[in-house]
Amino acid sequence: MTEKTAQLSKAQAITSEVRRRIVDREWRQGDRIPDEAELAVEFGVARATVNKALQMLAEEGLLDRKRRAGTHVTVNPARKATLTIPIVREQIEGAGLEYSHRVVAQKLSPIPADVALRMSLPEGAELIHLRTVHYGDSQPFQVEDRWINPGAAPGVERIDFHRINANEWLVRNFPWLHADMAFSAENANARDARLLEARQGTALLILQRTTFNDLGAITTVRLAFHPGYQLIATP
Amino acid sequence: MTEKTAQLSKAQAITSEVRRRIVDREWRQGDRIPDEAELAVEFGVARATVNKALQMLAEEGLLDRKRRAGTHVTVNPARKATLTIPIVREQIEGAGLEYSHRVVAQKLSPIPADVALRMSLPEGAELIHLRTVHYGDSQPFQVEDRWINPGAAPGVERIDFHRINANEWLVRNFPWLHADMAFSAENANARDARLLEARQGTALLILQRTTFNDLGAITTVRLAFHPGYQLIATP
DNA sequence: GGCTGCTCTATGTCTATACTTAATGAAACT
DNA sequence: AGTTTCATTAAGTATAGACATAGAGCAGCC
Repeated sequence: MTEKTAQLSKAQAITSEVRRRIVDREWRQGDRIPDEAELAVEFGVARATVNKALQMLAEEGLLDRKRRAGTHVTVNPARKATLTIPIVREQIEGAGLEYSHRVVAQKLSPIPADVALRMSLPEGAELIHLRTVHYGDSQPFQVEDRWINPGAAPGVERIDFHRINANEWLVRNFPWLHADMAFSAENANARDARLLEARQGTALLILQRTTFNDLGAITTVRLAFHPGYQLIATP
Repeated sequence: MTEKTAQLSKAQAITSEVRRRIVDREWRQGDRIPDEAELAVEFGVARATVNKALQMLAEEGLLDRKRRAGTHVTVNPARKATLTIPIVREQIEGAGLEYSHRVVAQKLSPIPADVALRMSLPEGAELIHLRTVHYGDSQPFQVEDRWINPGAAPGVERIDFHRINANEWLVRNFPWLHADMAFSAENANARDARLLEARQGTALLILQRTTFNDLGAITTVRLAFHPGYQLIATP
């Protein structure tokens, strides 16, 4: 009968202990906590180890650290949440469903003003416009409306996205340096409703994302999730 | 005329250089990259510094690292996005608007089944139920529907939330250990519509969050944002 | 073939030490 | 009082060295 010890590193152990002291209010919001050297002595580790632990908590938003001023418990912790934006296919298959997708449209078109703005490209530039529906067990899961810039993703003109999912092809071939991302809610328009097999006007969760590499904007995409979809974020 | 050098640490400099090599496809998806020792020699730094840099990129999702197997460029990078959930007041004031809030209801009530489930509490337990509207320059910004568990947040019974915003009071007095968070879209119901001064049925971005400390669930809240609200995430 | 156990390697983690740097608070100077 | 200067302090970063450990791949066994 072996103990199922969680096997924490020393740094992680210190993080949890400090977190516990904050949650149990031994160290109150605004308090200055002992400095790294003192904690190193208390926990019997090197200062570098304490430093690593406290930096993790600072990133988490629980601690405020400043040179010379010391480390304080954040007064109004604006905690951070991480969301992993998975590949649609993996997301669907991960839920135990069978993935399929259908390309509704793929053609070269002049971009409208809002897309030009998001991608920092001249209005009227010709980009590849794609409209795709992603299915899980033949239920519509997500509608994708995407513009791809061949200037930043050379070779894209020759790809047939009926065979390869655009998201995956791009992600595998053109890693990005920077991205803009925004979530919002929209009432399903006629096209969304038709493609998602939902009633027009239904509230849909929308993710709008634009990615850039050193050649400029690669792609911008509007993802409309099926009604009722919940996006889970982990703290 | 001093150079406005970005003042990167060595570890950060290595991160950007490695990121550049990936984006410029000198190192392709799936490739194995040189090991820490080799990179340490190449960049003229200690192995610990390379380790720190590569760990950052691994957290970002660009690299896959395994003992003995080495470091590979991720094939399907499921990149992560961070969202900072700010205090409403700070968010509104940060936009240059004047913050105010109105408590629509504050009373002890038995919790309905869905709330009991989310908070892992017995159905029918009596919690504090709060309904609040937050305004920016007297435009409704967000509607808050919150349940607070006095069992995990002792003292809450005696607080008058007309004077202090519940979110801030909780955040300042009861830091949490764990949280569940989900985003979704809902059509405004009659109450949402009235409180947000919007049309019934309008799509609203909803954030549902439950926080826990070592005594159990502290609070669960459903935040409905005003129509058109965009939540920005940073990669 | 298929399984077992060993070996060796690349990453994971920690330590002790050192130097750098922001910024505080006080002293010195208008 | 208001301002500038400056020493001091705590965090930030880097280093060389060490040991731990997962796990890929091989060898040998049935």
